[in-house]
Amino acid sequence: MYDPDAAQIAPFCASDAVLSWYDRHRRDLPWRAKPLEPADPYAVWLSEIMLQQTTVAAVKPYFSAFLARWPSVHDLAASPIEEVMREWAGLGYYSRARNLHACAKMIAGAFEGRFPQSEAELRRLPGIGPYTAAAIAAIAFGRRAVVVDGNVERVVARLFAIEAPLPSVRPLIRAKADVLTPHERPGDFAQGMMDLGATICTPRSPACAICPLSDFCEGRRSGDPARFPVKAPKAVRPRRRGAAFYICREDGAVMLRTRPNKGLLGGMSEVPGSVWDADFDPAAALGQAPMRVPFKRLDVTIEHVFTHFSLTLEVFAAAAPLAQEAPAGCRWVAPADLSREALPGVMRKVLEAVGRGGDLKPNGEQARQAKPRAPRAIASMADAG
DNA sequence: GAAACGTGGAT
DNA sequence: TATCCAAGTTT
Repeated sequence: MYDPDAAQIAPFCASDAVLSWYDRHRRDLPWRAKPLEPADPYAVWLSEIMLQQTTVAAVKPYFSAFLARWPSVHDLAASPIEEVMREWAGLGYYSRARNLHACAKMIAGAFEGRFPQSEAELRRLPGIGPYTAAAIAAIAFGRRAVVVDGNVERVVARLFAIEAPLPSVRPLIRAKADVLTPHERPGDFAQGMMDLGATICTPRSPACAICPLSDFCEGRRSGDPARFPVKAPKAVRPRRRGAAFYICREDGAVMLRTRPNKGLLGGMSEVPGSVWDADFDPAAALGQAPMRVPFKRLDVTIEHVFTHFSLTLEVFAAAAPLAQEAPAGCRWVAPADLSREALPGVMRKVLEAVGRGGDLKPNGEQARQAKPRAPRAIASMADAG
């Protein structure tokens, strides 16, 4: 009787082991071409941008939504940037969305709808760095490219038991990955390495017993593969504080504004707020409110963690008459339009806390079940003035 | 090279 | 609650 596993020829080298493992255990992902089918460069590019520092689970619903709404790079290029930002809302790292749109316009325009195939050309496009250029060249176009992401770093660091710490050891890891990368099927090899890192050679407790590279692995031989890659100590995350001003008009409209395109949450919508800093004084917060109306300080605080600081937000609420005009830079948003705003996660928390969560579309179209929410903060307001 | 740049899930 | 982590890029 034919046994495909028994018939498997012992891999000649580590890259063969990765490829044969990939053929049997590849993950079935929405953006991934089926075996023997050609890759769609648009889907590869879109998924690679979304996957930058972002988990597969988080990307899936966004990828589906983008592909359904903009089936081709031409469709995406023709869309207003505001709609792209809105669809991206909740996924994080918003400069990716702006660069995505800028890149789509370049491809649809100067490149006549076709992505360049070489790493060097891809690298010149907005939002495409060394990793993404290599990934697209290899996965979408079958070019030999050295694809090094966090998964590959971990697999290689363990394979060679590299003692020097990240990030300074990156050039060495890349050199090792270069030697491993085959001239045949470089795209499958790259995806195999990433799948290996995501499912077998995981950060905490690697499953060496079922790893196709275990015979080659110095890290396993060392007895403690999980200690690789060694990392330099990271800086402590400071805390900043600030105020958010929830102003609701008689008809239910909410006052919002749009953040500057550059910097934190660039181009996204927000409830007006104070500056966020380490020595924020709630007692003096109203001096930074967008208009002089009687605010009440709510009995809630919003906690949110960004990459480089934690944020604690005090919420102040006020009602405004129907005739109240929005101050410069601000606008009234009707309840029915709230779900179409490009609201980042932290602002969704604010609106959730004041009882306007029901007006929002869930992030990424996920059917998120209503978490047991604290009783409406708006009902338990403490006098601020 | 260092710092800025989001978010949610796992531990 | 605190820390780590996830298919990195830009300045």
